[in-house]
Amino acid sequence: MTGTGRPHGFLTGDEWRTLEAAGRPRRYRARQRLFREGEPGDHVIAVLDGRVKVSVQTRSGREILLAIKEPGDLVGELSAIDGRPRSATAIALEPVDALVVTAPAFVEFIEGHPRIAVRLLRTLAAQIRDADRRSVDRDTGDITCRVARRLVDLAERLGEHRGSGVEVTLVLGQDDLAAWVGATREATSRALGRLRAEGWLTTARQRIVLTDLPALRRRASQPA
Amino acid sequence: MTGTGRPHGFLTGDEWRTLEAAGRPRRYRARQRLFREGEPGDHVIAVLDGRVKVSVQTRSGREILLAIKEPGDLVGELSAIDGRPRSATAIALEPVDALVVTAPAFVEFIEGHPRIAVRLLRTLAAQIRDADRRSVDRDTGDITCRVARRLVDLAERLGEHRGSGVEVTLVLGQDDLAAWVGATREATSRALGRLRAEGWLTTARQRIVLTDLPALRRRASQPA
DNA sequence: GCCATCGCGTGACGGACGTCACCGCCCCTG
DNA sequence: CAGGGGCGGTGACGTCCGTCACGCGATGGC
Repeated sequence: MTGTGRPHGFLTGDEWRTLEAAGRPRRYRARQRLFREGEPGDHVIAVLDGRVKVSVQTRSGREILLAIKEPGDLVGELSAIDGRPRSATAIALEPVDALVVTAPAFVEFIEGHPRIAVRLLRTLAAQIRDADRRSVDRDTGDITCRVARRLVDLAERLGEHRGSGVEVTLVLGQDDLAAWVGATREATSRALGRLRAEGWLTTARQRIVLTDLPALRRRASQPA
Repeated sequence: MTGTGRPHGFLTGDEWRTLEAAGRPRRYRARQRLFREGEPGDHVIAVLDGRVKVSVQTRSGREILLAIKEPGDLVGELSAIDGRPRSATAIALEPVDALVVTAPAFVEFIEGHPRIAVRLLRTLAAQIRDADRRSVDRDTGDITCRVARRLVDLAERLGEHRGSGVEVTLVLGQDDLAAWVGATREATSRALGRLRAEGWLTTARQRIVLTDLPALRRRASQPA
């Protein structure tokens, strides 16, 4: 889980080196907060290693997961771009190596490298597409369906093939998974229970093994 | 409702003139489709007058409203930026005057005007913030609450003060409003019924008059 | 090694909302 | 002007999920 070098991200090696010159390396402990919703956003964080969850809390205390940032991703770039306060809270899921760049330095970096601006545009475009897809997903199918969908997603992105099945080691607890699909922990647990009863997966602490991916995929796109 | 000149948008007068040179003016009829989800996105549309709704359909036929684009906004810029197919469908709500720019011309326009790229970054950042807020809103409060919230929003953005109340003339039907708050038309209609019963608003065909904005605002942020 | 804590599973219960069905009204069209 | 269709308002019914409550095993800190 430790870094193997420079992440794949949206920058080339050269560009990373330039950014590195402008930033200050920093390490965050697991579960440490990088910043909190409402704070002024005076810096951007480039993730080098480890994952970061970005979420907001509703007034009633429920958490809504907006994104999981991986090595190579930026966190907190919105505030640097538009100068408005942080719209969400970022928390390290694991120990995180990062590069902290002040907002002015970041803006300067962008303006000095037009091609990077275009790259950044693409990154933001992807985020918008992702957010829109989330809106749709949330309204499509019951919770079992949505859980299945998210698991298949996760498996494709970071699942490790393990014998006959695909193992998805969650850095998240089931309550984070719940926040992701827009449900309570209990409902999510029950959904996993149903999928487990079908024999399509097994569950353990922080670990879910998908034993029948095709079946899950089918269930994920079920009308009801 | 006809244009009073160049829209306020995110471009200065000079920049608009430059873009005009690169584009072709076009008029859309009310309810005409500008483009459809899944199509290749080979052009960007700058709205000069009239409003455009951007939405997607779930497999089960429900519609989800992602945005209402107003004069000065761009429609379809994502595809031009990342080259991927349209992620949503755009439909004119009223007669629309627009400027159609081919994707390559648009990209060239951006690359040739670095300050515009930064402006565009801000626009996209705003869209992300908006999408995130939608996610939260959808999970906060019952439907009555969400309807009230959306109405207050609308009133602030485009309501006209009319005597003692604020009149919101919807270009949308109640089913579009429903798609916006993430509910069925029936549920939305009932929610409006409850708010009407409290005496906070009156409803008519394509028109809602808010007679007690403070009360609505209170209801909009109610825990349950 | 022990005990508090955390993460997970599950039951009971109630309510809000989706679904289906029908109706009336107002606009628009021919 | 007469008919039809789009839009809005409601009722009945079922159900999925949120809420509250509890139990259990694994973990990790002391």
